[in-house]
Amino acid sequence: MSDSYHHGNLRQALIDAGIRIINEEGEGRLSLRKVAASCNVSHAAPYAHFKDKEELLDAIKNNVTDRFMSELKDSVKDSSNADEALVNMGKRYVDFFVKNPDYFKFLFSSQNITAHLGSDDENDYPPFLFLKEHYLKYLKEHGLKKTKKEKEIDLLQLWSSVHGLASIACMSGVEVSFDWEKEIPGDILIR
Amino acid sequence: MSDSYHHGNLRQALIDAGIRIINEEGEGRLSLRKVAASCNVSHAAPYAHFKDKEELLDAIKNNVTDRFMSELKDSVKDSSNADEALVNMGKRYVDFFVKNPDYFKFLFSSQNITAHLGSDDENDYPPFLFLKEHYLKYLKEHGLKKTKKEKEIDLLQLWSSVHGLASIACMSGVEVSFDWEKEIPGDILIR
DNA sequence: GAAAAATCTTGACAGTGTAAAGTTTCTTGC
DNA sequence: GCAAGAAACTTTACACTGTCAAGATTTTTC
Repeated sequence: MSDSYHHGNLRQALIDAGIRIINEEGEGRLSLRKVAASCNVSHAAPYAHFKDKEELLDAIKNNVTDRFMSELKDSVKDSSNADEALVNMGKRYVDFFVKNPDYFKFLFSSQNITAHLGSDDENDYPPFLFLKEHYLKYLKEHGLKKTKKEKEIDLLQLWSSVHGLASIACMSGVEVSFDWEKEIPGDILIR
Repeated sequence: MSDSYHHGNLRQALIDAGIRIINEEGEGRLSLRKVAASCNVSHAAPYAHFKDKEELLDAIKNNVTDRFMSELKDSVKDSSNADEALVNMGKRYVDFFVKNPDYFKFLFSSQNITAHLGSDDENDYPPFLFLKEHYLKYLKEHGLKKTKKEKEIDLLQLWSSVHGLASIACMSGVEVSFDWEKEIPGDILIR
């Protein structure tokens, strides 16, 4: 691997550079050419790895979503039951974006996630699937029987709460840093 | 007002054209030059009315927010009590963005709204102030006494629910069109 | 009715995304 | 081990973008 012409791992380098630029300057100031330059590569080099700018942006989104998912998974590690897991997950869901508001704007600036309340779909937005998984665990632990429609509404309400909280925290000046365990007990997340 | 050189009401025309373009092609495809051209005016003409592109975008946001507010106000007109008003408002809050998903992406694509849960601030995001107003009316009607902190959490939870629902509806493929009165009773909005 | 201000045009510049054609390196099949 | 082709990268080019400066035209002000 001579280090002159071929970069070696340009694809990942472009993604990393993109993330850094978004963190430092925001998505609005990210350009393909700037990303390329920051990898010491010509302005058209990215086209060997991505069809267009959007495809690079999608790759970055997947990368950020992976980090988000690993934090969510981490948050439920030391939960002794499903109630606790759901609260911990909600807490981390919001905290992640409060800590990185630019990620929220970036991830949800366009319709690029899919989710199905009723049917199962492996391709759904992973954080949503994770939430669903633990919600179902919650139902099982409590021996609750609910209709399909009831479950859908619960899930939507659950997701809306944390996602809305994250959105408001990132998009407005509102501070949402309070003691979750005390202020927002589990029974507000699940009616 | 000779109609050759001076437009007459270019400022508003630019805002209207901008809204039309956002609706038809999305914010990403809106350019100052396109807006100017669609008003039959040279590409630099907008600079007589707006400092830069962002200032035009802000004006458009205010305009869209005005429409949103007038729908919210309209939604509570025929409510016989505060409970009903809150449900109707929440319903309309979501419906407005479900009907115009591009408006949601546009309005909340950057941190451009402010809100204060505790203190009063006339400059807060009008829809938020409207929600707060009716929440306080709700407390009064039911003779409920709550601490400052409790009120803040209620408000945040209330706002998060509807805003999160709108966000998920606009950003994912999830359909959120169900019968609000039946599926999401008032007591889920206020714990 | 002249001076000043507001509005709009023209021309220019650097930065953008992306396509086409050419160059260099790597991989593959024999 | 080597030719052929694929992959990765550069160079060149073009249309489009936001913004600025200088000038033209109209309206307002006194």
